[in-house]
Amino acid sequence: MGLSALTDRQQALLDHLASFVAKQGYAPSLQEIAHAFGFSSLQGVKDHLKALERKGYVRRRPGQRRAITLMGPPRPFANGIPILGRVPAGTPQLALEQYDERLTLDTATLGPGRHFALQVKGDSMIHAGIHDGDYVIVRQQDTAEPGAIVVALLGEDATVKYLRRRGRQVRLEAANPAYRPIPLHGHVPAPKILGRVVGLYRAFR
Amino acid sequence: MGLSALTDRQQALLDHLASFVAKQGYAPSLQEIAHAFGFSSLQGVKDHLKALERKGYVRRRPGQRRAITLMGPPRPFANGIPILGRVPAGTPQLALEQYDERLTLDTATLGPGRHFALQVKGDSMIHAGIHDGDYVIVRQQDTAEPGAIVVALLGEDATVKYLRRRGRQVRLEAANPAYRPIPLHGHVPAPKILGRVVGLYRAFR
DNA sequence: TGACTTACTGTATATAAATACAGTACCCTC
DNA sequence: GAGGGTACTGTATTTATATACAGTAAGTCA
Repeated sequence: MGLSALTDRQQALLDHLASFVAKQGYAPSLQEIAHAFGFSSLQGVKDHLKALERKGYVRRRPGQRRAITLMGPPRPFANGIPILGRVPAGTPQLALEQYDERLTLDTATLGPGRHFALQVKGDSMIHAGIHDGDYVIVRQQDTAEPGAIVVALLGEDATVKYLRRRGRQVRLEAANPAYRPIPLHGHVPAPKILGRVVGLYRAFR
Repeated sequence: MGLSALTDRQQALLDHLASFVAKQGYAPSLQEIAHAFGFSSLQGVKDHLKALERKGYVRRRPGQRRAITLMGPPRPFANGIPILGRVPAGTPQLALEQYDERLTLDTATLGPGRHFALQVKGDSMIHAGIHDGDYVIVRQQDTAEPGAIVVALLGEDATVKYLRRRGRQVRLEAANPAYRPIPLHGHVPAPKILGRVVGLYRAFR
């Protein structure tokens, strides 16, 4: 089963919604919909939207203006990919209703600040689940709390390390014990923190 | 070149706009933008939007709620984050010229096909560097070559496993040897392949 | 016949959100 | 060292818009 059937008017309203969003980049207000259909009242629009929401074609945020999200197949995953919530047993195809959130790599997901990505070389952080070839997503900052995974510049090389406090010394440590820890101060060349690792991406070939 | 250059903050705001619209299907309100960036006032948002409008990146309808239209050619890397190539020695701040590529999670990066993401539960794939809480990005398909990491439906649970061939038997194997392999055929309940794992994302708190 | 759904009109109220004005701070550059 | 642009905070006001309640009318199902 997919989505339940729509009446002619509900379909017309859904079509109008889709074309409005495609054209303007934002959803119409209730009065704009009413005007487009020649309604003199808003209640008709509300009723139709309520039906569309009940049948799973749109989702609304109560009280918010123009907060209508179109659901359903014709929405490409242009930006971000849907996160599958529960997996219904024996479902032949994955129902759209299951998608609630979306996974993206942008400032909205990552929070404020400048970000960059860096491809990891070597296996010094393999015990932290960071493998050779992985991309770490880094929020640019020049300090970090102990315990954080940071990207530090050591001479000419950018390295991914834990920032750890040992007594009164703060140092960079690899997750792999085969690598020597590096004190943050009093080391030549002086390490410089480029940012904190906030995400990781790996592509499987 | 057509559109004039943007400041970092203006670019960040434009990226946020693009991803919000892509995710929600409608534009954000000024307060939502302010909240996303941690502003306590709306004037900053207004100023930035004004700059973006003056430079031709967006168009607004005065007085209307959420009436922000993104202009210009659809920028494919609107939501990506830059990948830092070489790290120049001793550079005080990271120069923009160093960024050559961008990391995105969209169909352009992932290739053709439908994709979804799934949050991994448990440590059955920890030896493959897939940890509890990681998101795997899955290309939807119902078969896969042996050697691939797949997401399979086992009864009501979606599990991440290697697809391996042993002799003439094809079976699902965990990377963690503590878990039993499951033959693809002749097992109850019958495993069903949902797709192949093509990527992995992890967020660090 | 009556209950139920769809498809609206009409009026009133509440509020989310845009606008406006005043001010601070930090660059630039001329 | 004055002037302009960027990047905000803080408070107040207005309004576009969502919501609520009370109806009417036609079709359909049982």
